[in-house]
Amino acid sequence: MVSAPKAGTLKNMTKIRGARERARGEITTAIKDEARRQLAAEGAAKLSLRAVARELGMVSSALYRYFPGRDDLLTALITDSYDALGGVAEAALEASAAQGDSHLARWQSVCRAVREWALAHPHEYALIYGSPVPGYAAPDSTTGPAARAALVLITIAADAHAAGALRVPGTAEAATGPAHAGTPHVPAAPTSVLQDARELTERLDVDLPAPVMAEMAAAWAQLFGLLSFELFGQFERVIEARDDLFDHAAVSLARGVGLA
Amino acid sequence: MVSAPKAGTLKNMTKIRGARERARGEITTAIKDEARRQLAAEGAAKLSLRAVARELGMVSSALYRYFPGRDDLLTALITDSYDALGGVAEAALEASAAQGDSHLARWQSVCRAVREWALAHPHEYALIYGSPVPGYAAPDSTTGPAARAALVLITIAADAHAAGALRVPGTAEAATGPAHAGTPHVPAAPTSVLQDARELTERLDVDLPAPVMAEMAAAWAQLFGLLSFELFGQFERVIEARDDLFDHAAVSLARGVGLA
DNA sequence: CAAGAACGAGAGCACTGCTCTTGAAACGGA
DNA sequence: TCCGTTTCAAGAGCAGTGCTCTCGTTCTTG
Repeated sequence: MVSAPKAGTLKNMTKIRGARERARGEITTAIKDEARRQLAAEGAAKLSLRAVARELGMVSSALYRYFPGRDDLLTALITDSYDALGGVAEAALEASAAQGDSHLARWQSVCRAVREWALAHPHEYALIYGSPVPGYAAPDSTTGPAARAALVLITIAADAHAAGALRVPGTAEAATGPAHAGTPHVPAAPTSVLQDARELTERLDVDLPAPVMAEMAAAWAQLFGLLSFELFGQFERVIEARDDLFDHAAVSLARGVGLA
Repeated sequence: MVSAPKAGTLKNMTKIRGARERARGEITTAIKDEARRQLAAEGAAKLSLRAVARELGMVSSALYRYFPGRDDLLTALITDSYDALGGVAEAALEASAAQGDSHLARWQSVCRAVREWALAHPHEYALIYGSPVPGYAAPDSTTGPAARAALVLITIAADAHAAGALRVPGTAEAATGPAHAGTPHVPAAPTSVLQDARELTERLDVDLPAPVMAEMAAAWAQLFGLLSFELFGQFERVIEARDDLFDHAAVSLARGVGLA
């Protein structure tokens, strides 16, 4: 009835003559952008399909042509966030490596980049590393992007290992440096964990001793413990020098995986 | 007509008004119990005031006599959860100490107790250590219970320090053990963090060197990084031997704060 | 060019948190 | 014992939500 003059309501970003598929893609990203905006403004719990549609000048039911439901919209945002974080981490490593930084310095700049992204996008961080939504189970499509950022740190360790600059936990140091004192001896993880670590190195196709990979998994989780405490307010009125604490902990973790 | 009768009632209100007050208390805990049930069943996001009221055989509006709103109910659940976790940690320490365990063994059994509570009450864990609800800001009333569990680990470190069994980060070990090799030298945190740590020891009135307290803050956060990764599914299809990884990481963290 | 898929609009369902009003209890001073 | 005050459960109602269904229209494709 009245729909003819309404063609331009979508900010006429989609011209009538444009291919349907392209319009679909543009509208899809427009929806995600608006959803991300609301996410940053109010948090995931207050993300409303109707509000997104309203802001986009369309009716709520029309949104279901693009996303089967609210949870699917969230899933899309989650994978996007994983990808954004992974991209940031990769860029940081690339920049640091191009600068000729040491492996430890690369580790630290990747950690810093991750933290900066998290501080800049707290709600997206909460989306991927906070409590999962009600009955939501992350589909397998998210595991790939989720591993991207972790893979960056793993790559640093693998590079260090290839360069012979990695101390492997569980081995009494004897070869390279001065063995008199001060070089910490890190005990290796139990064999069950080492088994998981071995499978992980195979799956990721990376050349890294299992004890290192095991420490890496723990370090990765611990890193996000620090971030979550900071972002979720657990350090409020407790730790003020959060940048310094994070940096300090980051090099401690690097030492834990045998780096430097 | 102003406040004449109020003077008397305010004085001994808990004694005189017995039945009403007690009924109120019972209904309040009944509401919280039912809310906790729904929390465990469906998650915080699906916690519905109306459903709680329905299950309790009352009308939704009646619930507002006991809690000003949904968020206040959540707040009550949060403080309860903090208290439960704190109680579990304290009980674990007490049992371990009574058993004559070493400081490191006490640390480990407290860590295990925390993890077991978290695994048994994942939704309550998510409530206190997951992403915060929309615009919700934890009131100051939660900081006390929140610190309880952390204080248990701090106490262990303080006891070890009093017994002279604590290695302080930043100091080159020389006194007790064989100094030839293997005793790790942990660098101290930057001074800004040490300053925060010093204030923290004063506020908590505990005798602990600032470097240790700084490592303690980091270790506390990192511990929950491991827990969150496990509970929020980040270790799914990555690490299967999660018990062993946690135990291994727990003693690593203990070493980080100078314990054993 | 016409069949059919994709689409936007709208009405509607069941549900939510929350407010306001009403009438009935319980309470405590007289 | 009586009566005003306070507390409470109930109900109606408002605005908002996710989601489904139907209805014409529009674009695409055989």
